[in-house]
Amino acid sequence: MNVINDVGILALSTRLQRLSEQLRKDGALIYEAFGIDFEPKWFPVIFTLHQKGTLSVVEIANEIGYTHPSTISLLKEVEKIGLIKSKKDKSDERKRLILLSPRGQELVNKMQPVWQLIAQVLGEISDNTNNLLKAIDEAEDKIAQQSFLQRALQQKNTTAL
Amino acid sequence: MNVINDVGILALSTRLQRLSEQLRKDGALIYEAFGIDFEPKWFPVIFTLHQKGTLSVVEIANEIGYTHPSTISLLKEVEKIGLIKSKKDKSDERKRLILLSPRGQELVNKMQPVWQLIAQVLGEISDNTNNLLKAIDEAEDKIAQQSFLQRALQQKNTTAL
DNA sequence: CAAAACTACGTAGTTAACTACATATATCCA
DNA sequence: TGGATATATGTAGTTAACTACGTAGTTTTG
Repeated sequence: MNVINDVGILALSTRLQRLSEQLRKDGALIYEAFGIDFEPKWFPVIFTLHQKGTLSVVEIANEIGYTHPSTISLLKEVEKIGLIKSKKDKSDERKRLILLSPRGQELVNKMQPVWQLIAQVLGEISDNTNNLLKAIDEAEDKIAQQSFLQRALQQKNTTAL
Repeated sequence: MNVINDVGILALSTRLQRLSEQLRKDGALIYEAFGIDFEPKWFPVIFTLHQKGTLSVVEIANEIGYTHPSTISLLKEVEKIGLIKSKKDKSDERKRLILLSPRGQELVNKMQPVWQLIAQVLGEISDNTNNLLKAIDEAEDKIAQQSFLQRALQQKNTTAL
Protein backbone atom coordinates (compact mmCIF):
# COMPACT_ATOMS: atom_id res chain seq x y z
CA MET A 1 0.00 0.00 0.00
CA ASN A 2 2.85 2.34 -0.74
CA VAL A 3 1.53 4.56 -3.47
CA ILE A 4 -1.83 5.21 -1.86
CA ASN A 5 -0.27 6.20 1.44
CA ASP A 6 2.20 8.41 -0.37
CA VAL A 7 -0.24 10.49 -2.44
CA GLY A 8 -1.58 11.70 0.83
CA ILE A 9 -4.61 13.85 0.78
CA LEU A 10 -5.74 12.83 -2.71
CA ALA A 11 -6.59 9.35 -1.47
CA LEU A 12 -8.23 10.57 1.70
CA SER A 13 -11.54 8.88 0.97
CA THR A 14 -9.83 5.54 0.27
CA ARG A 15 -7.83 5.79 3.47
CA LEU A 16 -10.91 6.56 5.56
CA GLN A 17 -12.76 3.64 4.08
CA ARG A 18 -9.89 1.24 4.62
CA LEU A 19 -9.48 2.17 8.25
CA SER A 20 -13.21 1.92 8.86
CA GLU A 21 -13.35 -1.56 7.40
CA GLN A 22 -10.36 -2.70 9.41
CA LEU A 23 -11.93 -1.51 12.65
CA ARG A 24 -15.23 -3.13 11.85
CA LYS A 25 -13.60 -6.45 11.07
CA ASP A 26 -11.66 -6.47 14.33
CA GLY A 27 -14.79 -5.30 16.11
CA ALA A 28 -16.61 -8.42 14.95
CA LEU A 29 -13.77 -10.58 16.28
CA ILE A 30 -13.84 -8.81 19.63
CA TYR A 31 -17.54 -9.52 20.17
CA GLU A 32 -16.84 -13.10 19.20
CA ALA A 33 -13.96 -13.33 21.67
CA PHE A 34 -16.33 -12.22 24.41
CA GLY A 35 -18.85 -14.86 23.38
CA ILE A 36 -21.38 -12.26 22.29
CA ASP A 37 -23.50 -12.83 19.21
CA PHE A 38 -23.40 -9.31 17.88
CA GLU A 39 -22.25 -7.64 14.66
CA PRO A 40 -20.68 -4.19 14.61
CA LYS A 41 -23.10 -3.01 11.92
CA TRP A 42 -25.99 -3.49 14.38
CA PHE A 43 -24.43 -1.10 16.84
CA PRO A 44 -25.92 2.15 15.54
CA VAL A 45 -29.47 0.78 15.54
CA ILE A 46 -29.25 -0.99 18.89
CA PHE A 47 -27.43 1.78 20.65
CA THR A 48 -29.86 4.39 19.37
CA LEU A 49 -32.83 2.38 20.61
CA HIS A 50 -31.07 1.85 23.90
CA GLN A 51 -30.62 5.60 24.29
CA LYS A 52 -33.91 6.82 22.91
CA GLY A 53 -36.38 4.11 23.78
CA THR A 54 -39.03 3.90 21.07
CA LEU A 55 -38.56 5.36 17.60
CA SER A 56 -40.02 5.04 14.12
CA VAL A 57 -38.02 3.66 11.20
CA VAL A 58 -37.27 7.06 9.73
CA GLU A 59 -36.36 8.52 13.10
CA ILE A 60 -33.81 5.75 13.56
CA ALA A 61 -32.47 6.30 10.04
CA ASN A 62 -31.95 9.99 10.82
CA GLU A 63 -30.26 9.28 14.11
CA ILE A 64 -27.77 6.87 12.61
CA GLY A 65 -27.25 8.77 9.37
CA TYR A 66 -28.28 5.95 7.03
CA THR A 67 -31.01 5.92 4.41
CA HIS A 68 -34.27 4.40 5.47
CA PRO A 69 -34.02 1.34 3.19
CA SER A 70 -30.66 0.48 4.76
CA THR A 71 -32.19 0.97 8.16
CA ILE A 72 -35.13 -1.29 7.31
CA SER A 73 -32.81 -4.10 6.35
CA LEU A 74 -30.78 -3.70 9.53
CA LEU A 75 -34.01 -3.72 11.53
CA LYS A 76 -35.12 -6.89 9.77
CA GLU A 77 -31.92 -8.62 10.83
CA VAL A 78 -32.05 -7.62 14.45
CA GLU A 79 -35.77 -8.34 14.61
CA LYS A 80 -35.12 -11.81 13.21
CA ILE A 81 -32.71 -12.64 16.00
CA GLY A 82 -35.13 -11.14 18.50
CA LEU A 83 -33.30 -8.05 19.74
CA ILE A 84 -36.11 -5.66 18.90
CA LYS A 85 -39.84 -5.70 18.46
CA SER A 86 -42.15 -3.37 16.62
CA LYS A 87 -45.75 -2.24 16.65
CA LYS A 88 -47.99 0.06 14.66
CA ASP A 89 -48.32 3.60 15.95
CA LYS A 90 -52.00 3.96 16.77
CA SER A 91 -52.06 7.69 16.32
CA ASP A 92 -50.34 7.49 12.93
CA GLU A 93 -51.00 4.29 11.05
CA ARG A 94 -48.13 4.89 8.63
CA LYS A 95 -45.57 4.54 11.36
CA ARG A 96 -43.99 1.46 12.82
CA LEU A 97 -42.59 1.98 16.28
CA ILE A 98 -39.45 0.07 17.14
CA LEU A 99 -38.05 -0.73 20.57
CA LEU A 100 -35.65 -3.15 22.19
CA SER A 101 -37.12 -6.49 23.23
CA PRO A 102 -36.40 -7.83 26.73
CA ARG A 103 -33.74 -10.00 25.11
CA GLY A 104 -32.31 -6.96 23.38
CA GLN A 105 -32.20 -5.08 26.66
CA GLU A 106 -30.48 -8.00 28.29
CA LEU A 107 -27.89 -8.18 25.55
CA VAL A 108 -27.24 -4.46 25.83
CA ASN A 109 -26.59 -4.89 29.54
CA LYS A 110 -24.23 -7.74 28.81
CA MET A 111 -22.41 -5.67 26.22
CA GLN A 112 -21.95 -2.57 28.36
CA PRO A 113 -18.57 -3.62 29.78
CA VAL A 114 -17.44 -4.71 26.33
CA TRP A 115 -18.44 -1.35 24.86
CA GLN A 116 -16.52 0.31 27.63
CA LEU A 117 -13.46 -1.75 26.81
CA ILE A 118 -13.84 -1.06 23.08
CA ALA A 119 -14.19 2.65 23.78
CA GLN A 120 -11.04 2.58 25.84
CA VAL A 121 -9.01 0.78 23.18
CA LEU A 122 -10.37 2.93 20.35
CA GLY A 123 -9.50 5.97 22.43
CA GLU A 124 -5.98 4.67 22.79
CA ILE A 125 -5.68 4.09 19.05
CA SER A 126 -7.14 7.40 17.98
CA ASP A 127 -5.69 9.76 20.54
CA ASN A 128 -2.36 10.88 19.17
CA THR A 129 -0.76 14.18 18.29
CA ASN A 130 -3.80 14.54 16.07
CA ASN A 131 -6.92 13.06 17.60
CA LEU A 132 -8.77 11.09 14.94
CA LEU A 133 -12.25 11.55 16.33
CA LYS A 134 -11.77 15.26 16.81
CA ALA A 135 -10.26 15.51 13.34
CA ILE A 136 -13.43 13.91 11.93
CA ASP A 137 -15.61 16.33 13.88
CA GLU A 138 -13.61 19.27 12.66
CA ALA A 139 -13.60 18.14 9.04
CA GLU A 140 -17.35 17.51 9.13
CA ASP A 141 -17.87 20.95 10.58
CA LYS A 142 -15.94 22.48 7.71
CA ILE A 143 -17.94 20.51 5.18
CA ALA A 144 -21.16 21.58 6.87
CA GLN A 145 -20.13 25.22 6.38
CA GLN A 146 -19.35 24.63 2.72
CA SER A 147 -19.25 21.27 1.00
CA PHE A 148 -16.28 19.70 -0.72
CA LEU A 149 -18.03 20.21 -4.06
CA GLN A 150 -18.87 23.86 -3.40
CA ARG A 151 -15.31 24.58 -2.34
CA ALA A 152 -13.95 22.95 -5.48
CA LEU A 153 -16.33 24.85 -7.75
CA GLN A 154 -15.38 28.10 -6.09
CA GLN A 155 -11.71 27.37 -6.66
CA LYS A 156 -12.47 26.48 -10.24
CA ASN A 157 -14.02 29.86 -10.85
CA THR A 158 -11.45 31.97 -9.03
CA THR A 159 -8.52 30.27 -10.74
CA ALA A 160 -10.29 30.16 -14.10
CA LEU A 161 -9.02 26.68 -14.69
CA MET B 1 -27.41 11.93 13.24
CA ASN B 2 -27.43 12.94 16.86
CA VAL B 3 -26.88 9.72 18.72
CA ILE B 4 -24.10 8.42 16.53
CA ASN B 5 -22.16 11.66 16.78
CA ASP B 6 -22.70 11.69 20.53
CA VAL B 7 -21.46 8.20 21.37
CA GLY B 8 -18.14 9.36 20.11
CA ILE B 9 -15.42 6.86 19.84
CA LEU B 10 -17.70 3.81 19.89
CA ALA B 11 -19.05 4.68 16.47
CA LEU B 12 -15.66 5.56 15.03
CA SER B 13 -15.90 3.05 12.22
CA THR B 14 -19.33 4.31 11.19
CA ARG B 15 -18.12 7.90 11.21
CA LEU B 16 -15.09 7.10 9.08
CA GLN B 17 -17.22 5.29 6.57
CA ARG B 18 -19.78 8.07 6.36
CA LEU B 19 -17.16 10.72 5.76
CA SER B 20 -15.43 8.61 3.15
CA GLU B 21 -18.62 8.11 1.22
CA GLN B 22 -19.48 11.77 1.35
CA LEU B 23 -16.10 12.73 -0.07
CA ARG B 24 -16.32 10.14 -2.82
CA LYS B 25 -19.75 11.31 -3.87
CA ASP B 26 -18.65 14.93 -4.10
CA GLY B 27 -15.47 13.78 -5.82
CA ALA B 28 -17.53 12.27 -8.61
CA LEU B 29 -19.44 15.52 -9.02
CA ILE B 30 -16.21 17.50 -9.18
CA TYR B 31 -14.84 15.44 -12.06
CA GLU B 32 -18.18 15.86 -13.76
CA ALA B 33 -18.09 19.62 -13.26
CA PHE B 34 -14.72 19.69 -14.99
CA GLY B 35 -16.07 17.67 -17.88
CA ILE B 36 -13.87 14.72 -17.09
CA ASP B 37 -15.18 11.20 -17.48
CA PHE B 38 -13.58 9.72 -14.38
CA GLU B 39 -14.80 8.02 -11.24
CA PRO B 40 -13.09 8.48 -7.88
CA LYS B 41 -12.86 4.74 -7.36
CA TRP B 42 -10.56 4.48 -10.39
CA PHE B 43 -8.09 6.86 -8.83
CA PRO B 44 -5.99 4.34 -6.88
CA VAL B 45 -5.47 2.11 -9.92
CA ILE B 46 -4.80 4.89 -12.40
CA PHE B 47 -2.59 6.90 -10.12
CA THR B 48 -0.55 3.85 -9.19
CA LEU B 49 0.02 2.97 -12.83
CA HIS B 50 0.89 6.59 -13.53
CA GLN B 51 3.51 6.48 -10.79
CA LYS B 52 4.89 3.01 -11.28
CA GLY B 53 4.56 2.35 -15.00
CA THR B 54 3.93 -1.34 -15.57
CA LEU B 55 2.66 -3.67 -12.85
CA SER B 56 0.98 -7.04 -12.51
CA VAL B 57 -2.53 -7.41 -11.14
CA VAL B 58 -1.40 -8.52 -7.70
CA GLU B 59 1.23 -5.83 -7.51
CA ILE B 60 -1.43 -3.21 -8.15
CA ALA B 61 -3.71 -4.80 -5.56
CA ASN B 62 -0.93 -4.57 -2.98
CA GLU B 63 -0.14 -0.99 -3.84
CA ILE B 64 -3.72 0.17 -3.46
CA GLY B 65 -4.54 -2.06 -0.50
CA TYR B 66 -7.46 -3.89 -2.10
CA THR B 67 -7.92 -7.61 -2.65
CA HIS B 68 -6.98 -8.87 -6.06
CA PRO B 69 -10.55 -9.71 -7.13
CA SER B 70 -11.61 -6.14 -6.40
CA THR B 71 -8.61 -4.94 -8.34
CA ILE B 72 -9.48 -7.16 -11.28
CA SER B 73 -12.96 -5.70 -11.51
CA LEU B 74 -11.58 -2.16 -11.35
CA LEU B 75 -9.09 -3.03 -14.07
CA LYS B 76 -11.88 -4.45 -16.22
CA GLU B 77 -13.75 -1.18 -16.00
CA VAL B 78 -10.85 1.04 -16.86
CA GLU B 79 -9.73 -1.32 -19.61
CA LYS B 80 -13.24 -1.20 -21.07
CA ILE B 81 -13.12 2.57 -21.40
CA GLY B 82 -9.61 2.33 -22.77
CA LEU B 83 -7.50 3.91 -20.05
CA ILE B 84 -5.18 0.93 -19.66
CA LYS B 85 -3.93 -1.97 -21.70
CA SER B 86 -2.45 -5.29 -20.67
CA LYS B 87 -0.19 -8.01 -21.97
CA LYS B 88 1.13 -11.37 -20.84
CA ASP B 89 4.46 -11.35 -19.06
CA LYS B 90 6.70 -13.45 -21.28
CA SER B 91 9.06 -14.46 -18.50
CA ASP B 92 6.19 -15.57 -16.27
CA GLU B 93 3.15 -16.75 -18.16
CA ARG B 94 0.93 -16.50 -15.09
CA LYS B 95 1.27 -12.77 -14.96
CA ARG B 96 -0.63 -10.09 -16.79
CA LEU B 97 1.20 -6.80 -17.04
CA ILE B 98 -0.89 -3.65 -16.89
CA LEU B 99 0.01 -0.16 -18.05
CA LEU B 100 -1.68 3.08 -19.00
CA SER B 101 -2.77 3.36 -22.63
CA PRO B 102 -1.90 6.54 -24.56
CA ARG B 103 -5.45 7.67 -23.88
CA GLY B 104 -4.99 6.91 -20.20
CA GLN B 105 -1.78 8.94 -20.16
CA GLU B 106 -3.54 11.80 -21.87
CA LEU B 107 -6.38 11.73 -19.37
CA VAL B 108 -3.91 11.73 -16.49
CA ASN B 109 -2.29 14.84 -17.91
CA LYS B 110 -5.66 16.48 -18.26
CA MET B 111 -6.54 15.58 -14.69
CA GLN B 112 -3.34 16.86 -13.11
CA PRO B 113 -4.64 20.38 -12.46
CA VAL B 114 -7.91 18.97 -11.15
CA TRP B 115 -6.04 16.67 -8.78
CA GLN B 116 -4.07 19.65 -7.63
CA LEU B 117 -7.25 21.57 -6.94
CA ILE B 118 -8.82 18.59 -5.18
CA ALA B 119 -5.70 18.19 -3.07
CA GLN B 120 -5.87 21.82 -2.10
CA VAL B 121 -9.51 21.70 -1.10
CA LEU B 122 -9.14 18.42 0.77
CA GLY B 123 -6.17 19.94 2.55
CA GLU B 124 -8.32 22.87 3.56
CA ILE B 125 -11.06 20.58 4.86
CA SER B 126 -8.78 18.24 6.77
CA ASP B 127 -6.26 20.64 8.23
CA ASN B 128 -7.68 21.80 11.50
CA THR B 129 -6.58 21.72 15.12
CA ASN B 130 -6.37 18.01 14.50
CA ASN B 131 -5.19 17.16 11.00
CA LEU B 132 -7.33 14.36 9.64
CA LEU B 133 -4.74 12.83 7.35
CA LYS B 134 -2.09 12.87 10.03
CA ALA B 135 -4.59 11.44 12.51
CA ILE B 136 -5.19 8.54 10.11
CA ASP B 137 -1.46 7.98 9.73
CA GLU B 138 -0.97 8.01 13.46
CA ALA B 139 -3.88 5.67 14.15
CA GLU B 140 -2.70 3.24 11.47
CA ASP B 141 0.77 3.31 12.98
CA LYS B 142 -0.65 2.39 16.35
CA ILE B 143 -2.67 -0.44 14.83
CA ALA B 144 0.40 -1.66 13.00
CA GLN B 145 2.22 -1.93 16.33
CA GLN B 146 -0.64 -3.83 17.90
CA SER B 147 -4.03 -4.41 16.30
CA PHE B 148 -7.37 -3.29 17.68
CA LEU B 149 -8.22 -6.93 18.35
CA GLN B 150 -4.96 -7.67 20.14
CA ARG B 151 -5.31 -4.60 22.30
CA ALA B 152 -8.86 -5.58 23.24
CA LEU B 153 -7.86 -9.14 24.08
CA GLN B 154 -5.03 -7.89 26.23
CA GLN B 155 -7.40 -5.63 28.14
CA LYS B 156 -9.79 -8.51 28.50
CA ASN B 157 -7.13 -10.60 30.21
CA THR B 158 -5.69 -7.92 32.45
CA THR B 159 -9.08 -6.79 33.68
CA ALA B 160 -10.40 -10.37 33.93
CA LEU B 161 -13.70 -9.27 32.50
C1' DC C 1 13.01 -34.94 -11.86
C1' DA C 2 8.45 -35.62 -10.35
C1' DA C 3 5.40 -34.46 -6.54
C1' DA C 4 4.18 -30.92 -3.46
C1' DA C 5 3.71 -26.36 -2.44
C1' DC C 6 3.24 -21.86 -3.87
C1' DT C 7 1.86 -17.89 -6.77
C1' DA C 8 -1.07 -15.31 -10.17
C1' DC C 9 -5.22 -14.71 -12.01
C1' DG C 10 -9.98 -15.30 -12.59
C1' DT C 11 -15.04 -16.44 -11.46
C1' DA C 12 -19.05 -16.95 -8.50
C1' DG C 13 -21.52 -15.70 -4.86
C1' DT C 14 -22.15 -12.63 -0.69
C1' DT C 15 -22.72 -8.34 1.77
C1' DA C 16 -24.07 -3.82 3.11
C1' DA C 17 -24.66 0.26 1.60
C1' DC C 18 -27.15 2.98 -2.02
C1' DT C 19 -31.07 5.16 -5.49
C1' DA C 20 -35.44 4.86 -7.59
C1' DC C 21 -39.89 3.67 -7.33
C1' DA C 22 -44.49 2.18 -5.17
C1' DT C 23 -48.10 2.38 -1.77
C1' DA C 24 -50.59 3.85 2.21
C1' DT C 25 -51.76 7.30 5.43
C1' DA C 26 -51.88 12.09 7.05
C1' DT C 27 -52.07 17.00 6.52
C1' DC C 28 -53.08 21.28 4.35
C1' DC C 29 -55.63 24.58 1.94
C1' DA C 30 -58.84 26.55 -1.81
C1' DT D 1 -64.20 18.79 2.35
C1' DG D 2 -61.81 16.64 -1.15
C1' DG D 3 -57.68 17.11 -4.13
C1' DA D 4 -52.87 18.09 -3.85
C1' DT D 5 -48.89 17.58 -1.27
C1' DA D 6 -46.13 15.54 2.17
C1' DT D 7 -44.62 11.78 5.06
C1' DA D 8 -43.67 6.82 6.40
C1' DT D 9 -42.65 2.56 5.05
C1' DG D 10 -41.47 -0.94 1.96
C1' DT D 11 -39.54 -3.34 -2.40
C1' DA D 12 -36.45 -3.94 -6.35
C1' DG D 13 -32.40 -3.38 -8.39
C1' DT D 14 -27.50 -1.49 -8.32
C1' DT D 15 -22.81 -1.00 -6.66
C1' DA D 16 -18.36 -1.88 -4.89
C1' DA D 17 -16.20 -4.08 -1.76
C1' DC D 18 -15.46 -8.80 0.12
C1' DT D 19 -14.47 -14.34 0.74
C1' DA D 20 -14.15 -18.80 -1.16
C1' DC D 21 -12.84 -21.53 -4.60
C1' DG D 22 -10.75 -23.18 -9.06
C1' DT D 23 -7.13 -23.41 -12.66
C1' DA D 24 -2.75 -22.74 -14.67
C1' DG D 25 1.97 -21.85 -14.37
C1' DT D 26 6.36 -21.71 -11.32
C1' DT D 27 9.45 -23.07 -7.76
C1' DT D 28 11.17 -26.07 -4.32
C1' DT D 29 12.63 -30.30 -2.57
C1' DG D 30 13.05 -35.44 -1.33
